[in-house]
Amino acid sequence: MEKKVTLKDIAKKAGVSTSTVSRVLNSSLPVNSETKNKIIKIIEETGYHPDFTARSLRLGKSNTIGIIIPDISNPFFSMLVKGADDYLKEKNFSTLICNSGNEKNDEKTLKFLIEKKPDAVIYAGIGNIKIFKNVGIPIVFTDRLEKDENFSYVVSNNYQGMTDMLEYLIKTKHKSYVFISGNNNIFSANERLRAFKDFTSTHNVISKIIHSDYSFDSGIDVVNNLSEFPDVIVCSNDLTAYGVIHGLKLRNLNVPKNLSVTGYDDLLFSEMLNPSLTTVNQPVYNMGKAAAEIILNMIEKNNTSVRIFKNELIVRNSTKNSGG
Amino acid sequence: MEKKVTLKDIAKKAGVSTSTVSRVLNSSLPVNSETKNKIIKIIEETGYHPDFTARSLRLGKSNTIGIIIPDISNPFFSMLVKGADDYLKEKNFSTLICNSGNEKNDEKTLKFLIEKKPDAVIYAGIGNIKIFKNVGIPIVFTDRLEKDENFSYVVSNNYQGMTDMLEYLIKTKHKSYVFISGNNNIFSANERLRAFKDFTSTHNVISKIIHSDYSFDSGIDVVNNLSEFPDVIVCSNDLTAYGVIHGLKLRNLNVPKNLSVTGYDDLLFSEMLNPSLTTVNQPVYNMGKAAAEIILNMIEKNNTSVRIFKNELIVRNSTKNSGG
DNA sequence: CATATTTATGAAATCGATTGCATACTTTTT
DNA sequence: AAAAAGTATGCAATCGATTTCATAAATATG
Repeated sequence: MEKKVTLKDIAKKAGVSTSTVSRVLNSSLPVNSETKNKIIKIIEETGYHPDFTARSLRLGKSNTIGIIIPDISNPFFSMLVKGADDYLKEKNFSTLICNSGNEKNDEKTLKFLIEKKPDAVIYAGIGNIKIFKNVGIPIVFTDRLEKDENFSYVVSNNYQGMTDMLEYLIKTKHKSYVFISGNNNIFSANERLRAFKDFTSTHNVISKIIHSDYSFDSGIDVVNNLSEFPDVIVCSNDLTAYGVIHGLKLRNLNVPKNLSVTGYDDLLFSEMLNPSLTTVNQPVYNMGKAAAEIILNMIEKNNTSVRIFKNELIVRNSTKNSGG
Repeated sequence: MEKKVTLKDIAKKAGVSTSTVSRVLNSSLPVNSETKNKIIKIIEETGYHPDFTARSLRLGKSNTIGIIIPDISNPFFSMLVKGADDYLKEKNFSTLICNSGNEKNDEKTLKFLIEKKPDAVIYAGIGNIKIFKNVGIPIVFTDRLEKDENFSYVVSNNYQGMTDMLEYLIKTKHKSYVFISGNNNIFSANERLRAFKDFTSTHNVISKIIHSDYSFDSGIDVVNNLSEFPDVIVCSNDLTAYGVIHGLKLRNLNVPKNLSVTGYDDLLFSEMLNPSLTTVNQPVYNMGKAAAEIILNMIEKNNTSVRIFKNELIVRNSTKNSGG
């Protein structure tokens, strides 16, 4: 274990003060070019790297963005993180990812994160907005929209996406609908449900709403408890749709011959499924990237913003296309 | 934006020195219980949190573990991270996750990470081991095994897992094999290939090896280039198997009626696939957790270790079971 | 050539916490 | 009652970098 090389060591070796070395490192003030080259050479030879904690302490900022997500193993969140992380890395920021587990842990997770003094936080959870009241650094929320103008928001247009899906379904002659809703404290789930309610109130169709929780198993359960089947089961997310398709298979029903099934999210696997899933694509990666862009902007210029992404209907093979 | 509360502020309010407050915070030395309570009360009132960077600077450690993975959106890695992160959080460590993108970036990513002074690093990439020579902090490698005893390793027994799979296939009367291998610089891929080679040299079967890259698309490609089909296509990972099944479907071949397909990894989605995938389960979550355990042990006791997990054959519906 | 300006550099304070050493006050021991 | 041991606390150095202020040397200006 070699000893750590510090600024002081470099200064001594070069026969200058630490100030001068620091100036070379940060190009903060001009330094005689001969001296400069000498210092640069020594830095390279010794493999010196500035100490991050010391620098952070002095500057009062860490060049680190915290990200809080409920579950990193959920493809939606890992893709969101990837989008943010790729962008931040490019801008020389690093990412402190905190996996909270569930919203009950979010306040604790936030405190834990704040102690690490990130310059800002991207929050992808559903915890109460109150816990962010006094954190004193920029916050951007993803996949939810609140009225508080102290924060920024990145969302996608869930209402429009679900509406597009339903318009497609009615155009392809689907007359009866079962809608499986997601957790009712989640913004996106509520928006998708709202789209469905508006749809049924303006179209002459048979419909039924089942409240659920976005999980694979819930899809299976719903199918098991259904006595008669509609033309289409509209799921609030892909995972539930996978469950529904699985459940239907167990009951020997063919998708889409006997009935159609749709999802929402367009996870990587929805294309690989058999039948491949008709769903709505959310640009999750780009949403993560946008969150990162916004947060850097907030740090620099202290201004908040709202960014809304479009959702795109992806027609595949889990829906019957009866003309249209 | 309120001003930051520091140790000094607390000390002044309590009419004591910063040393005393620090002693209360860390229980490092006894403090008069009256004084102690007074300090605790003030700390609570002001919502004071010790400054992480200052503490790290002074103590020379950050209570942070770095994790380098090639791709966070790959379920294998996100599950690994989750396993490690859950455990580390419990032990009051935080996790600095770096998504390198690919192995060419690994050296750069490592440097970037090291600047943040993590106490140790969990590495899940395939970059050259040389880059870890002089980092001066504990390193644990996951999913690979090297001879260097300065590091720790968490692997699963890929050779055994693939052997179990092949033994099952021969028992269920599969006579001809196409083996799709993964990237040849990846430890696990090599082990799985080695198992296949040993198998074919000791069993009287027809076999063919195709070198590939673990991707979904490569599975499709292989099927498209195949002129005659074996009894089973043995894939080195699940993703490729998904591609193979997809490709076979496009050619109107039924799995498992016309031929069997197997995977490796047992991703969450392999169960949901149609047909559900016969594969080998790796305890990824537990491997991540083990990596975290080992790394904390290395930090404390400075001893390295190797941990090998068993892989478990999971028989589902993508293989024909012809007696046995 | 004296003065003003620019350029290059160093000394020392600073960020916020921890800790070795010193010290003052109690309490115990002989 | 003097010496020894124990308890509670403060002072000041320290971690490694950045930056303000001061100053010396070099150059420009009139």
